[in-house]
Amino acid sequence: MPYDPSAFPPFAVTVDLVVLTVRRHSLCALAVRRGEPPFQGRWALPGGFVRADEDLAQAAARELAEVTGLRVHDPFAPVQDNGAHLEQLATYGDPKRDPRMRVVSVAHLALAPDLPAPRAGSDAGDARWAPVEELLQQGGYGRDGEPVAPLAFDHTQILADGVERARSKIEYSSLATAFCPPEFTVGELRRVYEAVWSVALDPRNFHRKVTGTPGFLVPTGGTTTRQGGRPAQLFRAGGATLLNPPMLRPEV
Amino acid sequence: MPYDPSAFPPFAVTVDLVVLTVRRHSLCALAVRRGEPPFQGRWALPGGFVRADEDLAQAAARELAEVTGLRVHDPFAPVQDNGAHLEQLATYGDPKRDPRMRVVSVAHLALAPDLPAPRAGSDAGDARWAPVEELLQQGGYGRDGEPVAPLAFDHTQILADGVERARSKIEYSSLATAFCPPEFTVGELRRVYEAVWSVALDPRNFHRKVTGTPGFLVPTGGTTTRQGGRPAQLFRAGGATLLNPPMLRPEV
DNA sequence: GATCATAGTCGTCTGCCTGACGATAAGCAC
DNA sequence: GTGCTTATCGTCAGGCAGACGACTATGATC
Repeated sequence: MPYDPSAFPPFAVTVDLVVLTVRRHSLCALAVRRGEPPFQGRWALPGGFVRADEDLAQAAARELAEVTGLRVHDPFAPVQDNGAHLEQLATYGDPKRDPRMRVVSVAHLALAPDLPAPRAGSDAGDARWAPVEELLQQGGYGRDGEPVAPLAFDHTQILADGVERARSKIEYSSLATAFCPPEFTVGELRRVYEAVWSVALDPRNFHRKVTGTPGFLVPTGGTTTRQGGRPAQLFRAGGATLLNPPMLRPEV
Repeated sequence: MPYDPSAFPPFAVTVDLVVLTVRRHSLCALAVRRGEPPFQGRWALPGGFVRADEDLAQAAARELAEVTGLRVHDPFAPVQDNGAHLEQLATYGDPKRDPRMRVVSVAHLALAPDLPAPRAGSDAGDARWAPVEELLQQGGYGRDGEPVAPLAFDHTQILADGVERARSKIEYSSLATAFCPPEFTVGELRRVYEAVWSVALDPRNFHRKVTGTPGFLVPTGGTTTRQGGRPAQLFRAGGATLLNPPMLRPEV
């Protein structure tokens, strides 16, 4: 097949972001309100077009910075700089997913520590952190009794896939530390797991597991009483990225 | 940002396929020889443009059928029809990955039982199964002493990612059965694991593990002596897709 | 037909890890 | 000090995996 520009249809390529964090003991995702059609006024995941000279990861990092102000961790520098973890999630290309034209969206998953407040993006009228259960229940009623409209486009599916990725990935990787500030206690890390998995974990077994896994946690020497009760040791994330054996997610 | 067709650059979108199978005790991938520039004469992964009215998964299934004649398993019908397993792998969009124009490729991973011979695709001059180590070692020398040229484009990276996905996924899923014919023995399944992981497994512990995992294997009642030695029971894949606890991959 | 090689299948034992849970430590509020 | 909270250490039993012995049932070879 010789090179013939008319031989293939043109596509628009976007990146959409599933940005997750843990706030008030529940897993939350960043949603922006759409300012223009289609789906005007509905909530959606942040995202935008990939520019002509941009890599996909660059585009995702740029979008993330625009909406949250977060920078992305250098994956080869496991030092905590309050940046976020960013990875490609999946690509969505149903011909009808955008009524305007043929759009292929490369979704990315970002995990961030709890942030003060979402920064309203330049082109997004409004932005907020919302519990993922609230965003995923389509056509139901939110905690305040208001009817909940499903997310725009196929973003409910994208969000569900991102949440599932995060839930499974903290089992066998040290990624849960991406939800924590640079220094954190074992209890704080445990509450991350509990929020992401929506389960209760035994504090004693959890402590034994995470402190016994080489390279997972590095004590910084400090202690804190942020949570009340007996002061807890502070840790940073160690260099290990894969947990072997993994954390076990209790069944239901 | 109002809808403005000039606001985004046009992309070409392709699907590329990492098609894996196990032949002669080694993990092999399907490679096609490129008939035209760029990279004319070099080996590459099979792939092609996504059509205007096609979903990404449809495009991948069509490409797979064109090159191998394989149909794809209905994921909700775990019956063995000698079809292949197909899943999205990742998307590659470096601005310079194709010298002709901006191409975003949505790579897919296909796992297939051993096939008689690759069917030379309509637009691919030649096709072959090659051991993945041979395809992944760039610029070295193959088993026949011939110099080995690296795969075209970024296909070496895509293949490496696909192989890694397959290697990790057979740990915690029943996907290894996708490499087997509809009916197979425990020994044949073990040889799949050994080929994919490049390790030797204890036949007795392996047998205990796979037959003891509920829903993994279903005995068909028949036996076979395909491999010589004592006749072995035949099994089909059971309904279970997730293995809990997982198969453990020996280190190194 | 006896013997051997090959592959399959069943058991045993030991060590490690996990879940359940008791006990103690060290802060804060009153 | 009392009570409450959270952190941390220990103990114990059950389950599972690795190492490996033993036996079974074929085909190949003598």
